[in-house]
This record gives sequence, C-alpha cells and structure tokens, in this order.
Amino acid sequence: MPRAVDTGEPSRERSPSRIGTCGVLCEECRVRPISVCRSLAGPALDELDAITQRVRLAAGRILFDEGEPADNLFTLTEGVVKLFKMLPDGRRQITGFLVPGDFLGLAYFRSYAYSAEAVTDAHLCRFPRERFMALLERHPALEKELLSRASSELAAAQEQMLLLGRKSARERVASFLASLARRHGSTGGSLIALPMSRYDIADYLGLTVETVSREIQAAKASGVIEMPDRHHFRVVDRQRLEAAAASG
Amino acid sequence: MPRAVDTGEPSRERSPSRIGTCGVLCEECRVRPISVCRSLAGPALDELDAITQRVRLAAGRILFDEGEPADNLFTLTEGVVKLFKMLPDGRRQITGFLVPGDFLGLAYFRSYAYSAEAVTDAHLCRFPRERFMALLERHPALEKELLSRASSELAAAQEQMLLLGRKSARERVASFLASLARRHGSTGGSLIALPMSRYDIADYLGLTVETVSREIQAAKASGVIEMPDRHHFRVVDRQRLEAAAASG
DNA sequence: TCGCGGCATTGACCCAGATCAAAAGGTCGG
DNA sequence: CCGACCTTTTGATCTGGGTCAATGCCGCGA
Repeated sequence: MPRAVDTGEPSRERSPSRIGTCGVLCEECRVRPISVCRSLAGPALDELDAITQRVRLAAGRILFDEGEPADNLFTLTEGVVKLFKMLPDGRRQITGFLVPGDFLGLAYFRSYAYSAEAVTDAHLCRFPRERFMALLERHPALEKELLSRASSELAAAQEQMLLLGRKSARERVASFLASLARRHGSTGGSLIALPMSRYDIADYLGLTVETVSREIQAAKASGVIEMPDRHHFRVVDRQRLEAAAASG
Repeated sequence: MPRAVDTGEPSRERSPSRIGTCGVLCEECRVRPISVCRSLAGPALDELDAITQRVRLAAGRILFDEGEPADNLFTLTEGVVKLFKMLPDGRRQITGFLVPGDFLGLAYFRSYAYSAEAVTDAHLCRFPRERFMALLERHPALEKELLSRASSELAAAQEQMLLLGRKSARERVASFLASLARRHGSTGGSLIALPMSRYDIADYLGLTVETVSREIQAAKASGVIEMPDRHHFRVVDRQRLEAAAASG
C-alpha cells in the first residue's frame, strides 16, 4: 500500500497575489488559485493563509486512511482525489472524486470516516484541525461556507444512493459520463478528461470493471460518445446520453 | 397520492418547561421534548421558539415533494419520517428514516432535494426558512450544530453507499437490523420497533420486497433474531448479526 | 529496444437476486 | 361478519451483471 506524508513547509510569507474572490493560494498553481471560501473577506483570508501548509501528493498515494485521527483538513487545488470506504474483505466503494476547489476531511469527527487517495498528482492546502476550528469560531462566514458545501455534498450523496440502489449498469455509466460532462460545463463536443481507471469507475458505480468496459464500449458503438483515447471522451449526442442516464 | 398541509398555529406563548439542554418543545410530546440544538443557550432558544410552528402529519402523508420550493425547515419531535428520491418511471430510493430529534430540509437549497413522507403519525416543528436563516446569522452556535449534523449525515450517507454498492442482500438486511439495534441502544434482547413496511425496507436497501422478506425469514430461522410480530424484533445473537453485516 | 506488469477489452458461463405467480394474513368500512 | 384490498410470505423461473479466462494494449525501467 503506497503511503504518502509529503509535507510542505508552513510558508508563512503572505501570498503575493489574489485573484477575484479567491482565497488560499497554492504557490505552484498560481495560474489557477482555488478558494476555500468564495465569500471570505480580507481578514479571514489572512488568518487562513497563516495556518495553511502546502502538500503535494503523487498519483496513487494515500492522503489519509479511514479511522485515522482527523488531525488535518484540506482543500484540493490541483489534480483529482478519490474518497473511498472498504469492507474487511477488500470490497471497495468510492464515494466521490474531488476536483480543485473541493474541501476534504470535514469537521466534527474524531477520525476520518473514509480514506483519500490521489488519482492524479495533486496539490492540496492543509489546515491543522485545531487551528482551523479556532478560526471557524471567529469567522462565521467560513462556517456558513462549510455548511453550504456540506449541503451540496449531501445532495450529491443522495443522488448517488439513487444510482447505486436503483439504476441499471447502463444507466449508471451514462449518469457518470453525463455528470462529468455537466461538471466540465461542456456544451457538447469538447474533450473531457477521464483521469481515473476503469477499476475506480467500477468501484464508484457499484459495478465490475468488465461491466464498465462493456457499457463504455456500447456507448461508443451507439454513437452517444466518442473516445480519442481511453482517458478522454466527447459527448456526441447529449440528448441520448441524458435519456440513458434516467436522471430524475 | 396523499398530500398533507396540516398546519399548526404559530403558538407564540413561551413553552412552559424545558428539560436539560433540550430546545424547542412540542406541546403534545412534552414527555419527550427534542432539541433542535443541544448546545443552544437561552436567548437563541427563545428566538427559535418564537418562529416555531407545530405540524402534525398522519402516517402515509407527504410533508413535501422533491423539487418544491424549500420554504420551511423542520425538526421531527415524534414518529418516523422517510426521505426518498424517485426516477421518472417510478423506481424509488429511500435515502433515510428520520427519528425524533432529526433535522429536515437542510439549508442552502432553493428547492427540496428529496421528498419526505410520514411512516407513522408524526409531530414536527416547522421553521419558515427566511426567519430561520436570519436567526442563523445571529447565532453561530446554531450554525455549528447544523454543520455537525450535516457531517454525521454525510458519514451515514457514505456508509449507505458502501452498502448499496458493495454488500450482498444478506449483508444489507443484517446491516439494517444491526443499525436499528445500535440506534435503539439495545444491549441485546430488548424489543425494537420496525415501523416501516417491507416495501420501504426494500427501497432503502436497494432490493425487492421478496428478497427482504426472504432474508428476514432466514435471519429468524438461523436464530439471529426473534420476531414476536412483523413490526418488532429482538436481537438474539448480536455477534452473528454484526458478522453478517460485514461492517467495515 | 525489449520485456514486464498493470490496465483494458472481449468472450463464455453462472448465479444472486429480480420477476412472475399465488396464497396467506391483517385491516377496515359497511 | 363480510368482502375488498393491501401487506407479507413462499415458490418457480428468468436474467443482468458477476465471475472466470484470455488476449491485447500501453507505459516504464533497464
């Protein structure tokens, strides 16, 4: 099992620039800094910067394991991270794929409720739990932002329960591709990355690799999508993709 | 489709009693008042009481439908309520069963992300969204409580994803019974209510009624549980029940 | 450049749980 | 008390997707 502890020095000096309403700035990702909090005003941002540590995580490395003491919170600034839970016998359920801007290690737990692993090389901002919580006390706006994020995560989780409990394999794969396309903001025709393996997709959709592969092939064959290579696709017929997803 | 709008007059007069750290008091359920917020101090409670409306809901009636404008938030004070999402063709996934003390209609959405229906006769406290949000502004402790609840709901949702995506029918039913027993705080041997129908259980576990029925019969036959009637059970062999649940 | 190891795809077969069917309780209005 | 209707149980059969087995593909290290 790969295990990463890639630190990142506290970096006390003020970030040299901020763009728009964005908050914590990742030095290496300056081109695309991601806010931990869209609605934070100046002072809160400064304090957040002060407790921020930069972390890098190579693809395939574990950020933390389920059950570990939850000593840190994170925001993802670059790359893709997957969250998952496992059963004692090795069966795995991926509960989500995080993209830049997403928050990780949500508060109010003694220990992490899931494991987190990098799908691609990733950059994160790390906040020591204690200090972050103290900051939360002083800045209700930050708390509000977290509540808002928790709410949308909850809605996404419920949607995923619908998928896992009631959708067919074809519908699951179509839903997955459609939601990637939606997240991508693609109006159709643009190239969308599929950075995770077929195994990851299977463990996210509650299927086997073989079934995922077959359904993706079927989607290609029916002309709903195009795939220039295994890790990129294009939505050719959005209508039919959405229909196949059976979205409520 | 049954549809309930059972109001409940604003009830402006102060609640005559409070027990321990409990908050909003349901007049009819005085024997067991349930807090909306364990950590609220006096002033916040008074303000909460001021915007509270009592609502009653007969078994089988809808509190609200997915997609409706989310004009109200609720806490359940008595009874059991189920939350669910549906697909256009009628397939249904129940995402949770609420018990007294649970919060409902979480903030930061324009419209409800799911439908809510009473499993048994239920009593709720209703808070008009606007006023509740305003109150939230003034009382960070309330916000903190909501965040805490959202976090545990999220953890529960992830556990359910693991169940729906990766567990067998036997494991699902065992997990369900085990979690009811845990929630009940049963040390073993005590009678636990199973107020929902087999259909509801099936739609919660992503199975069919027939499969749920068969697995429950199997659990009885193997001596893991006892059932004095169809809507009550007793855990006879907690060891084996937990083992069958394959809980991570 | 070659060869190895981990993805990905494809095919053949199988089985857990769905579907179909029917009977047995239970509940409620009249 | 009757009868209609619904929930639950039980049995028989079917099938979507899992399992097992190969082969192809690709990236990487030496």
